[in-house]
Amino acid sequence: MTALAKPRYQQLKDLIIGRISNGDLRPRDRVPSENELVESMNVSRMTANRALRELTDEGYVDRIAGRGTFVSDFRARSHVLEVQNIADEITRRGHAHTCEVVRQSRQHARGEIARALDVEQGTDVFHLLLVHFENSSPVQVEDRYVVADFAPGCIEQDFRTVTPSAYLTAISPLQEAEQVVRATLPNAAVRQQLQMADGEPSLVVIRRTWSHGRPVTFARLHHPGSRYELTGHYAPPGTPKSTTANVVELETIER
Amino acid sequence: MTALAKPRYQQLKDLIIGRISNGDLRPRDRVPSENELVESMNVSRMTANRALRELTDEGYVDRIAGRGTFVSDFRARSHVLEVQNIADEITRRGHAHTCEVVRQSRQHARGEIARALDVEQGTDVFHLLLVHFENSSPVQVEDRYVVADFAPGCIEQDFRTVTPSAYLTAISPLQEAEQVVRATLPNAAVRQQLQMADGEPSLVVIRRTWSHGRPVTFARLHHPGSRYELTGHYAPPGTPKSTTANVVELETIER
DNA sequence: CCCATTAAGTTGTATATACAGCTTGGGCCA
DNA sequence: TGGCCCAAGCTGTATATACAACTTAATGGG
Repeated sequence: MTALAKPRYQQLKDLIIGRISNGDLRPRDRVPSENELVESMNVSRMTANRALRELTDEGYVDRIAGRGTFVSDFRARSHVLEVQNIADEITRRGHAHTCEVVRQSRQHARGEIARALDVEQGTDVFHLLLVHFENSSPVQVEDRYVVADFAPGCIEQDFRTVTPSAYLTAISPLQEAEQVVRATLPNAAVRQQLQMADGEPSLVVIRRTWSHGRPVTFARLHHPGSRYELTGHYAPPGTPKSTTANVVELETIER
Repeated sequence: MTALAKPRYQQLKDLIIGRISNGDLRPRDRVPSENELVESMNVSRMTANRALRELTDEGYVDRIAGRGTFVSDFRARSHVLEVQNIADEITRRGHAHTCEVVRQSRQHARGEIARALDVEQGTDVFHLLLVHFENSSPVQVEDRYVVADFAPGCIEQDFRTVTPSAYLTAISPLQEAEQVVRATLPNAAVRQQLQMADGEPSLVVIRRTWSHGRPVTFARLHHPGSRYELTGHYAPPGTPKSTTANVVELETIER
């Protein structure tokens, strides 16, 4: 049972992705040029070119002819992140985003939370309960649990200025996400926090996010059904990036 | 103002995508091999290889070492389609799918419908109103409009056996989609068709789909909030296809 | 008739080479 | 000083070549 050798261009890709993941290479940092890889890695330039070109297609790096290759901003790199940050979506449409922290505590994971995060019952997690406002109108209740090991500084972070998703992606790239969307009738607490009418449905997004192969956060995002919707745009791969987002863009849009 | 020439590998890709789009090459058909492209198109084999390899990454074709290159099945080719067909999702989880045709008529597009399909007021469209059942329980009301030019046979198709999305994708690949998800209280007609309790919210998916750059269909899909949810899984690009769906998989899941 | 071998065709990868176009910075000249 | 030009380095593309691995069909021997 010999370990089957990966192709060399894949080894190069893995190497560079590894340096990005472990923080050795940070967003906007310069990645070794093709000729540097030729010398240091003992490959031909075409092989180095293929590795860097595929990393470009996959959103890990950006290349500028004449300048070099640079690690992408996290924002541009992963559609997983596109899907996350309500603060950016609000400011993008020119509105003011504010956030109220209702709860920020350390707990022991039990039941559903422990299962969702794939940790032992009783493992330390942080519990965040935030209300996001768009122009002083509440638009999202964020009920989030974070594995304590992953983000030890979570308990002292001021989430009024930096959203949890921005904070978490700064710690380590979020690499995989699972999302469930439901239409429900909210309980009294959520209804009051979102200033919803009696009987008004809410759109709930339940999201688990992985980093380095392990779930690190689990969130329930409640939105008022009368004021919010989720929009997505799907373009086939190969569509020029300038025209559309690479893969999928999901955002909450006022209507 | 000289037209700037595209790279040759891109010309090859466009050529093959064109032959797939116009029906010259159909799913499972054999695509010219690299060496055939070398001879007929006067390019080097590496250039042909790049074109076919990128078409593989983009899901247009599948390649098998030793056999050749073949046009992908529509199902595997586009995540846009992954997102469409409720019948497949139901049968995939081992349940029985049936469909009741409430309305199947030709109309003149007015107001919202004409705007959504980007056609003149009064243009001919087909209107379909279907109820989809999972094991005799109604799970989706499909209220769909189709541009008549695009699918002239729409009026006589039996949609109890072939869903509209399957029928439409067989006519021409659906290349782009826009989707909006809302939580609403359904009107009486929908509530009755989905056998929903009073005050129960519904999850509504509103979807427009493009083919060859033009909107061809517009659908409102109503689901009972108590019985249905939308799930999505997001994996970073570059993840092996065997592990996860290429890009995004959205499906309705019973709970 | 059956099976093994072989040959041809295909994809997958890797290398060496070449030229075009872009960006930056340094040096030169007026 | 100010502006221009050029060289160096980078990416983007294209070609020719080579070898490995896989698939299929033909071939031939038992």
